[in-house]
Amino acid sequence: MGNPLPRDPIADAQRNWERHGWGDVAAPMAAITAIMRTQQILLARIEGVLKPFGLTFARYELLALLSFARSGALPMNKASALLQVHPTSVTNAVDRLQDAGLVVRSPHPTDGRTTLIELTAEGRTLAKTATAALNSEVFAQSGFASQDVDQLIRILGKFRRNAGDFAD
Amino acid sequence: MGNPLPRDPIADAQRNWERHGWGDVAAPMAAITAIMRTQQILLARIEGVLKPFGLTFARYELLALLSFARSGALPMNKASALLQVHPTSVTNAVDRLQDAGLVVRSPHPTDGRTTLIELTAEGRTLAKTATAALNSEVFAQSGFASQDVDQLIRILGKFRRNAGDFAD
DNA sequence: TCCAAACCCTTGGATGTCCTAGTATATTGC
DNA sequence: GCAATATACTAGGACATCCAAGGGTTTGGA
Repeated sequence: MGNPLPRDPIADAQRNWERHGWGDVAAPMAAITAIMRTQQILLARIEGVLKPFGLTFARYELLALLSFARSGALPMNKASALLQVHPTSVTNAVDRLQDAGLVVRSPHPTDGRTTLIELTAEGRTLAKTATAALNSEVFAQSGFASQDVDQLIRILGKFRRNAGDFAD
Repeated sequence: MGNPLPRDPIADAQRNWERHGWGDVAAPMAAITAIMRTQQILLARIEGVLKPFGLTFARYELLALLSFARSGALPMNKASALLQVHPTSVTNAVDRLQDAGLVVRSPHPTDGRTTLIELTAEGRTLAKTATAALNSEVFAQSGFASQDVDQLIRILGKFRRNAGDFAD
């Protein structure tokens, strides 16, 4: 997208907020904006690593989730809840994964409303390969110092709990 | 989208990573996944506040950026660089803001390639109103403790600099 | 028993993001 | 001065996300 800017645009925004008399919320504004931008950077890296496998992050997440399920299968509503995305997003991802032969839909044995997503052998293999790639090319070189990783997990975990993500 | 889960799905993922022998990257994986999820939560809150104004976050960001420009106008490529999004995303946002009468496109006085985006009076007013709403309904109740805000700004600022966002 | 309410998934529509390619204008180098 | 290169914006396409609405299945209370 571009070359480095001469100055941090988020720090500039924070100064603008202060200059306009919103100093009391300038710091949270900057923190939140930084989270948005960081997510964008990380997502781009992840998608770059997954692209050669024909995967996107959304599809990878579903594949990985299934690979950790004991039976290699999950109801769609369960996947939606665990991935914390809208059910239609799961429908979309499953459509594409199914077209790629990585998962199949099968009816739930006892509940006619429910559809199970099942990993195929190829799907399981690709999940393994893609995870290895992400581990070595993204997570192992995250760009966060070890103690910062701990801070992030602590701070964001607290935030997510307060936001109602989980009871725990 | 749903009720709280009984347990933190990201903590579960971290345990899964460790169980599979990827303990060395389990923590960064969890931190990165937490950032993705936090962004999703924050974006939903922000969009909820902006919706009554007929704005999305992308459009708001552009409007706010223009409102801080001395002249209330910026070249599109400048906006793209400062917002750190693809030029086509700016084109898209400007199209919609222009349809809403909040900005107008005008030719650059000396460079025929360049288009200036200019805030209208309505656009300037709406930027003010929307910012006030975000300040009071999102940033003032961010859900982050004050010292955590500082940590986030520090950690994510370092990350963004290393990622090449800015030189500074 | 039976019908209304709850639940599950999908379709269709709106937005946003990026990429690739194409058109127009500037700048550079010979 | 002119051709080659670089820059700016836009059009079209692929994906993802959400919301609203619709059709099928289950559940639960009268």
